Amino acid sequence: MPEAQLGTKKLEILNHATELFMLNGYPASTMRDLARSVGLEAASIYSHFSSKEEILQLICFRMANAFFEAVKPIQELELNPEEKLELVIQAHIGVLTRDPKASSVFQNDWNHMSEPRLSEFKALRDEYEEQIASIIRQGVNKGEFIVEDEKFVLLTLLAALNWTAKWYRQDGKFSPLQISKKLSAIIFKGIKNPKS
Amino acid sequence: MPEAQLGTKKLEILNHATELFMLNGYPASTMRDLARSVGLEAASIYSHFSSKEEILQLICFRMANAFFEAVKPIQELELNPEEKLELVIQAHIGVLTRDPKASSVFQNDWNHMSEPRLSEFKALRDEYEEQIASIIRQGVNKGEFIVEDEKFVLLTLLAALNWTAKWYRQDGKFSPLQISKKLSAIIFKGIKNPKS
DNA sequence: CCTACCGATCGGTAGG
DNA sequence: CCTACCGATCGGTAGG
Repeated sequence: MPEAQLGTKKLEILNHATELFMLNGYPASTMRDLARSVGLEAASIYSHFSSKEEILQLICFRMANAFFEAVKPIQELELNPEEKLELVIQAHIGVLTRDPKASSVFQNDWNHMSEPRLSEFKALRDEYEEQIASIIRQGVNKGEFIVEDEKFVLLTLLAALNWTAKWYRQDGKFSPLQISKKLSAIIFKGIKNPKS
Repeated sequence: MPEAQLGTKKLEILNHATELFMLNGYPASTMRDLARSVGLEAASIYSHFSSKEEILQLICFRMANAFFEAVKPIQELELNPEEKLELVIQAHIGVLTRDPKASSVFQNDWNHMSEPRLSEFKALRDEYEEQIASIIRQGVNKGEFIVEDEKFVLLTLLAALNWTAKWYRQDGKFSPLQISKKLSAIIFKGIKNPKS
């Protein structure tokens, strides 16, 4: 994904597309809607993007990359699993709240990509989830976490994290860090070994 | 919602539509796709339903009613908030897993309904969430739960419950009751007053 | 429940 | 970046 910096016009279209896709979903959003919201004719979009799907791909892979980039440095730190997991939660919520509209599209519309991008995307997503799973596993092995079923905890954790995109507002009463702290508190109550 | 029993053919079409909407989303699903999957011509669907949206409305409101019906009797029982909340979780997961495809459509595509059904639906959803919120509130007032922020707990609870529709499989290794028990365990660790 | 068909709109292209 | 336009397909209807 050697993503060069996008031109300002291209980025402007991308932002309008993100808003549109978030509101109506990708299939129900038309190139004419998008053009109108940007202030162009529909045909003019095609001098910046080769297809409607390319716009969706950009949104989805940019988000996927952002999640990876945010979590990667944490994995390399010398921390115990609990500290790592807390930082990962912060990183995840950080990325998600920095662009909640793109996060929403990323979560809801990725399945409208066609092959081979669809499989690439799913592989990325699985790899990301595996990174979080491995932290949980480490915590269990070290005795820091007590988890009956790792897969189940992973799913519930991701649910709580990702649902945030549906209700987070930039002008809401919680900052991303506050949300992360609250989620961490709930999650650690659920998995921490009280004797550790 | 005085829903008469649906004819078998109508129900058959509804089931195919549910599957289709779940796989591709409502806007990307066409009446021709639906007709083909049922074994009819597109025009013939209209002798059972007056529009594409009517099908979506039926799926969404049937699910909304199912959730209400499942939770209503629990509210009237003489139980403490913890017991009530556990039963509500079971009821919610029960409805959701009984028809995970319809649940998926219900969760992802309700926003494609047009007014006035859209507002009716949102009102129902808000009322349902308020019922769960009130149980949490009762628990807090009675000292059974310790909750820093009720709204936040409600959102996280709903996230964990509803995410289930995304991964639940009828032939999976967890029964609906097992899932409910696991979720309850996690949630109660997060909110229960240890001294209560 | 089908055949035949409609007006509208879709994503996208040609050519400048 | 626009005008002009395309083939395809959409939700839905008439009439039987």
